[in-house]
Amino acid sequence: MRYQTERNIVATIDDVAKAAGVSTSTVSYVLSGKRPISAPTRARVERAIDKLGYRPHAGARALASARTNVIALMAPLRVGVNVPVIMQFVAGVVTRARDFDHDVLLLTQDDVSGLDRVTGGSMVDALVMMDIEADDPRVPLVAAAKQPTVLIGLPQDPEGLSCVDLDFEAAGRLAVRHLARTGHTDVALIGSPPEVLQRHTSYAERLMRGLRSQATSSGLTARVEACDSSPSGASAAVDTLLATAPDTTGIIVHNEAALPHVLSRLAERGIVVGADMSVIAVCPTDVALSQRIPMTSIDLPAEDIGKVAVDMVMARLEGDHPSETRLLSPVLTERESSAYGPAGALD
Amino acid sequence: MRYQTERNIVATIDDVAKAAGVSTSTVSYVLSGKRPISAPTRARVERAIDKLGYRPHAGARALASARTNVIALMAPLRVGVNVPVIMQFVAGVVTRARDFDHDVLLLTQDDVSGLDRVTGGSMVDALVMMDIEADDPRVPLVAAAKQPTVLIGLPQDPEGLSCVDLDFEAAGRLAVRHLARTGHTDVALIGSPPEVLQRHTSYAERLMRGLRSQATSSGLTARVEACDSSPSGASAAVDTLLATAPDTTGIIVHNEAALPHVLSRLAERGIVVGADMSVIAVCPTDVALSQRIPMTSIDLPAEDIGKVAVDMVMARLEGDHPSETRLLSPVLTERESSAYGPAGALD
DNA sequence: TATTAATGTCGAAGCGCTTCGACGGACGGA
DNA sequence: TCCGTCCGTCGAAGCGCTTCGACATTAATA
Repeated sequence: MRYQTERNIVATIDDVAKAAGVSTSTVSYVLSGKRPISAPTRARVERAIDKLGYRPHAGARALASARTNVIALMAPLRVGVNVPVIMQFVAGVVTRARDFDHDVLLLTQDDVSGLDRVTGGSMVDALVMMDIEADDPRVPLVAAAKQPTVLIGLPQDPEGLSCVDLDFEAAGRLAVRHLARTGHTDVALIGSPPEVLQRHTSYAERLMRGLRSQATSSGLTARVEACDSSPSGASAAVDTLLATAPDTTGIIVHNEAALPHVLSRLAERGIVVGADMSVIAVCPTDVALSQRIPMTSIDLPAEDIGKVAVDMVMARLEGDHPSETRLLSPVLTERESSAYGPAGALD
Repeated sequence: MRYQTERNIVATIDDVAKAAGVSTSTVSYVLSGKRPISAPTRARVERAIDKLGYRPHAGARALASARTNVIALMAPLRVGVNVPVIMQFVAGVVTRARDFDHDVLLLTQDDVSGLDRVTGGSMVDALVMMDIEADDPRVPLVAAAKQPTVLIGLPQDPEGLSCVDLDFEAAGRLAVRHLARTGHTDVALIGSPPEVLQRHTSYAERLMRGLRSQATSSGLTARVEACDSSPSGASAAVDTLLATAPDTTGIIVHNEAALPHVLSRLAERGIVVGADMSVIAVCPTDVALSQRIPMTSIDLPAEDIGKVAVDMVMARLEGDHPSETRLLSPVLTERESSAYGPAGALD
């Protein structure tokens, strides 16, 4: 038996007002702080609130204030390549949203009609959308909505929406530059699965662009190999690479799921990563650390990106901040999977 | 430029009523179907609705009807052991919720106050909670709430709440029985990380219980090894096991993250899985299939469990179904990681 | 001391929807 | 032909909250 005056009869703001001997609006102002309330009144109200266990009714509040304190997050939930990465995005978004006193409504990627539903029905104040493709059909939809939206990823045409992502082009350059400086002359990218490339997922293309431009300006040879995320796909990619470009001494892997299999295959072929071959991973730090050896990596700060996305969307919600695109600078951390190449130190 | 009568001025039900030349309530009844409406009237209303692009306001609806059409899902978002599994639960819940015309509000495991918020604030109609521990502090909280809740997992005392989970005890028995039948006499469990065991996560304990009881009745020796999910943790578990019980020919692995590392370590030690050693994994099928060889496994039907959870919670929402506990029967699928043991076929 | 400006509180008008009771008309049975 | 039904529709009363304007007080200014 618990102390509860009446099961399922919940206190309303009027009950609180009555109990505190003030008007309804006063209670509301105590709660919102939008008008000054004297200390004694406030105290009485607050006492009444927790004596009654009062909780404002979210729907009523939304109706009256046109604010729901909920944001929508559209995430790809299909099992696939980058599940841990997705989880980190989600975690970042949810925890940061709480800092702004918002909750998160979860939409799945393929539920396109969900956008209309939550938007038109005023279920949410704002949206965050992950995994944006170059020519994403959802972009025009949310661009037409009244709620501000931020995209995680970079579409061809953002249509005035805010975007945030890792600067993959810079990451590509950074990885190649690092390999060049440490004496490598023949490098390769083992990248996303062919499907991802075909979808023109922009991050994959941006990484390749950066890699190629830096290879050119550093005078390196750079090869690119698509890579299915399965063990056999990874083996195949490694084998093809080593067959067509046997002089390769530096590999950049941008495929979390394939990474362990790539390393296994290299090991099977007697190639010692960190000595014969330098491998740089582009992935979250915890993934880099849970490989057979700690990987030199460019961090994909998924959780941070999620948080920044929320910051941006909240900024738009408050003031009249313009939309913007933020690309986070890549950071490379040396660990045990990379070493000097045939040309030795260059600095 | 788009066709939109007025940016941000959205149509209300009254606008629709006016446009269709009927009363507000008629429109409402067209939408809800709670009273009969003649075909011509219905048609006029529907035409008005999509001419105006009308969407009912979720908050207003919630206020008037005491139904939000949202359920809360509390999931562990910390990066950890079983990320892919969690994602599958989540996906199951979200997709099934949509079948019932509900959306999902995502709460993180550690945000205990979130329970109170969404519950007391009437933000949701029901709750689903994952990753329930034996003595979970959240259970009494949601048990006191007015919304129905289903737990994924089994607490010591469900306090009248519904539960759903894989029948891990049966899974433990099934795995051992299979090994016994295929001629193994010395088997072992490589299980959850020590932290998980210390939290008394019930699934780990239930699996062990089933395993031990079946080992006893089948006359096998069964050893249990906790296992950290890191590569080194997995290696250590394998090494310890092989040192203390060198006759082991059958291993049950119940730790998705450690699984690949366990297999690697066995390979490193020159032990051929599927020949020298039979390994049965307890994990989702797709995890079983993405190892170096296709694993014989007992499926952890995460997505199904999520769906069943939603089915159960919806049932309670509709009628006055009593609370229940559903344990899904384990299914073992033979693949390439298991073979006959020293005693040969027994059937 | 008279006048203005804060300061603190109240009352009432919605926000957009659901739902209950009422009501007019068509219909079948007596 | 009259009455009881059922069908389809309407009007109005909320659901619980926010917010605007008004109204006392009290404090600051001339």
